Amino acid sequence: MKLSNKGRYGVKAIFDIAFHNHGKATQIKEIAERQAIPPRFLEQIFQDLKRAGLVTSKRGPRGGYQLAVEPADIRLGDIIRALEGPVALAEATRGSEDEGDATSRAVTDEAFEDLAEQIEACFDGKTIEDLCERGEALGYRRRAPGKYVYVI
Amino acid sequence: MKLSNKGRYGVKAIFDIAFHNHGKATQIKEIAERQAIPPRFLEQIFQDLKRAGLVTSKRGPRGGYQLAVEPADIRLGDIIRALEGPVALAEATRGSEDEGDATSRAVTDEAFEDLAEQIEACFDGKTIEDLCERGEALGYRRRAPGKYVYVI
DNA sequence: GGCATTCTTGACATTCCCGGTCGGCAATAC
DNA sequence: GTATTGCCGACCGGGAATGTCAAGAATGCC
Repeated sequence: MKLSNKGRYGVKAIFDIAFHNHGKATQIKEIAERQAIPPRFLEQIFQDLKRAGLVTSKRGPRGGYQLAVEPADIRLGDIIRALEGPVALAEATRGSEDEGDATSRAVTDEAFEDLAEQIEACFDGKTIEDLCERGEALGYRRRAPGKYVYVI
Repeated sequence: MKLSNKGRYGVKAIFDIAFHNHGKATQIKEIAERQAIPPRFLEQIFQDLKRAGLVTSKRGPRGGYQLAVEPADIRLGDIIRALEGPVALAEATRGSEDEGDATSRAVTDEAFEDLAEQIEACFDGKTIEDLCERGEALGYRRRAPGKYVYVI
């Protein structure tokens, strides 16, 4: 019962954008450095996040990623599901229903499905905004957006 | 975010004993057949369950396993933890604390630890007895203990 | 236009562990 | 003593997890 690095990294990355750079395009390199994530790997993660509609991208100089959804509307479950698929505790759909007795298949599978829903609910109970608030409460300083507005 | 077969099998096996044979020694072969679990694999699972103190064993002819704890006191979490270790969402203890910014390590790790506790609580919210009751409610018939008392 | 920058895409390498098997030994009942 | 059953440790194949890489396409800037 473990969470993969991919999921962890994904949450960190989204949080990073929301906390430090919400509204601006943020580059892989920058996030990777702040969050200590292998850049090439992060690259791949962002493709999934984009496919899931959580971020948008812009190419070229001064490009990067930005949130496509408000932090308050991004639940951790959304990120995890985008990167790892749904929480699956019960049996994968098996073709042959004729093995074993029906009793425990029915009972245990039902129990596991119930649990899976509960667990999804746990993940959906926290949003990125919650994390940002927690970060501020802990006294961490956001890197102010607009700090790098280059005046020419 | 998946549950391994080992965990699933473990729950099924314990449930099987509780439901069909509570109080009697039950053999691997018998359980494996009823639950459609590879016998040699189940063998290995029971070693872990025994080490965790959930079952006791008896060797020799008419030997087998029986519950060491009342079904009402076996939480699914106990079984899962015995077979897969604790639920771990946060980072494994890393030596180098100097990478990345402290913000998101603090915030995300805290969040994940919180979630891990919630999830453990989900698993601990169901007991084997709950499953047995559910099984009876569904109308399944227990194989009556004592049915196989061999009169000589 | 030309160039540097940054994301895009798909393939590739590597390591780990899940899921399962096996052989042989130890206890026990009969 | 012999058949049965659990006990222990080793072993192994395959697939997923975790990254890496190369080449290409869009974009901004001078």
